Amino acid sequence: MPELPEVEVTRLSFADRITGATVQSVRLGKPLRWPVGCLPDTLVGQKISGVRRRGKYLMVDLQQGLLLMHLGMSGSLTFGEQTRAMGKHDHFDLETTQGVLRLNDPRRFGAVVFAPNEQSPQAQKLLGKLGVEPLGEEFFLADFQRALKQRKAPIKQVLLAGEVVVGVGNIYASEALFLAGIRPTTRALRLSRQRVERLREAICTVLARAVEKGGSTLKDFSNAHGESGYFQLEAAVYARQGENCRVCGTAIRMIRQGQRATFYCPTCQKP
DNA sequence: CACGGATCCTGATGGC
DNA sequence: TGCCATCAGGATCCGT
Repeated sequence: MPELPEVEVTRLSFADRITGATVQSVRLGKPLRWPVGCLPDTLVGQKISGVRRRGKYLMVDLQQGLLLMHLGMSGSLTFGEQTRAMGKHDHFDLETTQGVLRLNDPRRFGAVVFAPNEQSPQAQKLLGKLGVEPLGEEFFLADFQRALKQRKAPIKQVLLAGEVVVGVGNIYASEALFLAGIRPTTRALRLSRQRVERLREAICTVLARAVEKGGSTLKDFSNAHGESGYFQLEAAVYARQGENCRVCGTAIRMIRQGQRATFYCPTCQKP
């Protein structure tokens, strides 16, 4: 469920506080999606120089290498003075001189992977095929349109795949397509330049707004349990099947695309 | 290469 | 402490 906005909000919540810290120990719970790929000793003693994000991956930069962290669908990170023992769903602790970074992930679709550097096979296996950052400086219309022209699949599934543009998960894919007035089933290559531009704008708008909302609830981040932001967003179509479109009143529809639920307004969104 | 289906896991939910 | 089936979702893997 963490899509790009929640990952970014998570990053902002601890990046400054962990930067400059030295790793003191590593604790592991149950296996995650992949093995960490290094011995704890590799990490101990290393200084953390910063935390970046690429798509839905967090990158914890170390003196020698980096940790790639993914929250999967049910993961959350906390950072603080951790005194509690690891719980049932805590699967990774990075104890540092400035606090403990802890990954909690009931469904264990998440991952923590060590890579010696960003260009290494370990890192490129995860980052190599990722599309452009939608909130970055380089989400250009021309590139976006060129990429979509090569995709015959329905636009919703192209967005979800993350190879053209990263960070748009199941919820925001439906929301962005609603905002752009595009039917999710429309094949990517059939979108006109104007509609691609509307979609580009919609993706930026929806994601940026979600980061802001997440940020506004971030103040309670440490008190609450890490569920930030977007649950409070008022969805236009997501999970609203049968309810009235907020714009035109038509009943919102739910369909299934590639085993994923998709929601749209049959009136506002044109094929 | 691009596409689509299967797959990993477990908490929540609903039917009986 | 009711039991069971179904669902949700990100991203990879694999067959076509």
